[in-house]
Amino acid sequence: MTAALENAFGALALALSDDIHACIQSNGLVPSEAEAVGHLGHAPDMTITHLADAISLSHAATVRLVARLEDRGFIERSASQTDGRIVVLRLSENGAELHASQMRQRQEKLRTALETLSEDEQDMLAKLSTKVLGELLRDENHAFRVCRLCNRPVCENCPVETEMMKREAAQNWLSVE
Amino acid sequence: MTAALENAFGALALALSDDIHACIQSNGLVPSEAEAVGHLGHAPDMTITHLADAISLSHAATVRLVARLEDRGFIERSASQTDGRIVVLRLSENGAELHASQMRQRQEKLRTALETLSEDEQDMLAKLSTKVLGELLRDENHAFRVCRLCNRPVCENCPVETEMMKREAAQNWLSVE
DNA sequence: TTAGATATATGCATCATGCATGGACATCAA
DNA sequence: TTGATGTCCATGCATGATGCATATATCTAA
Repeated sequence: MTAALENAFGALALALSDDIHACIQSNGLVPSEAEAVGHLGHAPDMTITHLADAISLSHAATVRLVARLEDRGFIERSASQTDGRIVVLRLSENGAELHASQMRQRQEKLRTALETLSEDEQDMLAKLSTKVLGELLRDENHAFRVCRLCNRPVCENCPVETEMMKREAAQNWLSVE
Repeated sequence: MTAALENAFGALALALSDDIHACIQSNGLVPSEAEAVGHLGHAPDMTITHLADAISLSHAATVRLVARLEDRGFIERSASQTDGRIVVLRLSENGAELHASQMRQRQEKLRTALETLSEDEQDMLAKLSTKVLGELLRDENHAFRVCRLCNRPVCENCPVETEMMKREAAQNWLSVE
């Protein structure tokens, strides 16, 4: 039983991930570019170093990636007011539109996949997903990356956020002792 | 509620897919190479054209990919007995070992993620996953690709197989009319 | 036998990437 | 203030996976 569940669940995750990645790349962006847009949509004013960390790319590669996205008019670079070394990144208007489109397509894909379930089944799946997801998170950076393609504005009671707050609270308790 | 489920489930799929891909690339293989090994582990005697189709790569790129894997001793190429144009691909002993290792790591990753659920919850998740997965399959080729990283020998009552058989049966009924 | 289809292979250009390095700026200590 | 060290961004260079166009070998059907 267990092995069969593992395979089925793994296959499902793979299938969904394939479809989602296909969505977000449907605008002529390579995966790393699409993910950068995802991150910048959620966390504007990132630096190149932070972005490099978030998308698991070398700094140099991220510099070029940013240059490409800037050339295509999706992001804007500006100098930091407080630190002359830092370049602040932000989605342009076109970039924000692209990001919204990415999230819309992803949401639609997921909706289609999940609408075969009844209301009760959806509730159950939400509960189970939340539980598994919570256990899967390694640290704050990982949590941030896992949410990189989410549609955050509509994510009520985000399980990732909840889990991280729970841990932070536990951490605070520990440090008080 | 629905939107939150969509996000949580999408994030979970992404997190698992990330981890699984990290597993299968932990042997110095690029993603396409790792997937080729996965396919050949399940379906020996594929041709280059079939493999190219399975991993969504151009024929030319697949020729080079196969050459790389052959150089590294993971696959063997042999001429077809019946068709002089065809190159038959098969995992070498080392390749089979690599494939087994990939599946082991993936299985372990999934097991860890799912062991936080109770027995009942696992049964429920298996049922829901199967239902969603069945709806997600587009055609036979897609089904084949979705299973590309599965540990097939231990996949009892494979939901993908079941779904495709169901469809084939339906197809036969139609053609009889 | 010949024309067209199919399967593999190769020359060439492109492009994302990593490594090594350089340059600008910040921070801290003397 | 100055100098040392660390941080952040940028760039030259090489690598490697990929696609397109094309060549070669083989099969199939007329």
